[in-house]
Amino acid sequence: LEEEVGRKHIITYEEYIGKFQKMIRSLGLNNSMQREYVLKVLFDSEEHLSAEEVLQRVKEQYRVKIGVATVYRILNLLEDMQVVNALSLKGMDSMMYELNLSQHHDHMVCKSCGAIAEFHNKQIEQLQEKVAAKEGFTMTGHTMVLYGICPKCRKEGE
Amino acid sequence: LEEEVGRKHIITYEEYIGKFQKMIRSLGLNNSMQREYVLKVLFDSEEHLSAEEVLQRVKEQYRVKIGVATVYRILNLLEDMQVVNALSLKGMDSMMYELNLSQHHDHMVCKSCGAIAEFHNKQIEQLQEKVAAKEGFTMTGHTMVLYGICPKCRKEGE
DNA sequence: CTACCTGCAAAAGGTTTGCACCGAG
DNA sequence: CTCGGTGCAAACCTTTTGCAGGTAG
Repeated sequence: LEEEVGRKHIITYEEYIGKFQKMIRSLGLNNSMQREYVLKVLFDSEEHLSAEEVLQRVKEQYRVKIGVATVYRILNLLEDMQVVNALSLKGMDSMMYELNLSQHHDHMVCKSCGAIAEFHNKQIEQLQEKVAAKEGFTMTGHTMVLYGICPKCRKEGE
Repeated sequence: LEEEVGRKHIITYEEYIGKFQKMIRSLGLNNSMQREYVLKVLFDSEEHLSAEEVLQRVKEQYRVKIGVATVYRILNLLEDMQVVNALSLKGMDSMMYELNLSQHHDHMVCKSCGAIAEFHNKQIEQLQEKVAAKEGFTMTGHTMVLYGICPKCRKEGE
């Protein structure tokens, strides 16, 4: 049985990091090993990660000296650059981060095992715009998380 | 010009606190002045309040000895009893609380002034159920917050 | 009386900040 | 060489917890 090596993306990490380097340079900032490692860890991860988890993975996988503060500084920077999404989920006491690679999507979380599924529903998004317009708001974004029990946990509960 | 005295509800505070007293007794718990004051402050408030704000209002309006810990304990209890809703909003670093009086609703927040509007859209809720079902989830709840610029702030920005 | 509830202060846990040093370009 | 980036530790803030004393029923 082949070991799972991580999320498969349309783009390779090399291509991705190349784009990132250009992006960060265009902002007058420097690249750094720590920034690349954080990106790599997020790129390879199947799951959404907390800052602490990102820190642990970078330390384990790259044996580099890195502290929590740096991870937070990097994640905040990446969020400002819209390179990562930060989500706050009920029951979790820290932010969870994911790479903003694919199209926009929302999340569905299993209250039992914490599994996170992603979905995108164009109709809902259109209705959100409609609701906002009715209230006179110019909508700039939204957060939507559905909570429930995933198929696996439901079966186990029987 | 008549002074605004607070949110008008279908139910009076007296009726409401009566119901609450029965509810809390049926759980084998006691009522207390602090619990009533927290409820009163939430009942009277037009806005969503943080724990700290609830604390301040109780202290100002009732000159009673009360500490942060108590407010948090009460708010958590009320949340478990589904008497209040707690919401976590982007840009705010603490939970915001509201009385769970009216029908279920979601929120729309102005990124500029922080104003919160409430809305309810049955179509969206139905679509959420549909999405959950498609993924095999049994949905138990959701959070949805729309972010944008409210009419007032948009005008001021022109 | 006897739980339950509260105030206070200390602790916890996540995130940010100050500062001196390090490293990328 | 010159900023920007980082590590470390301390600071911050919200929320929780332990404990002794207070209160509702």
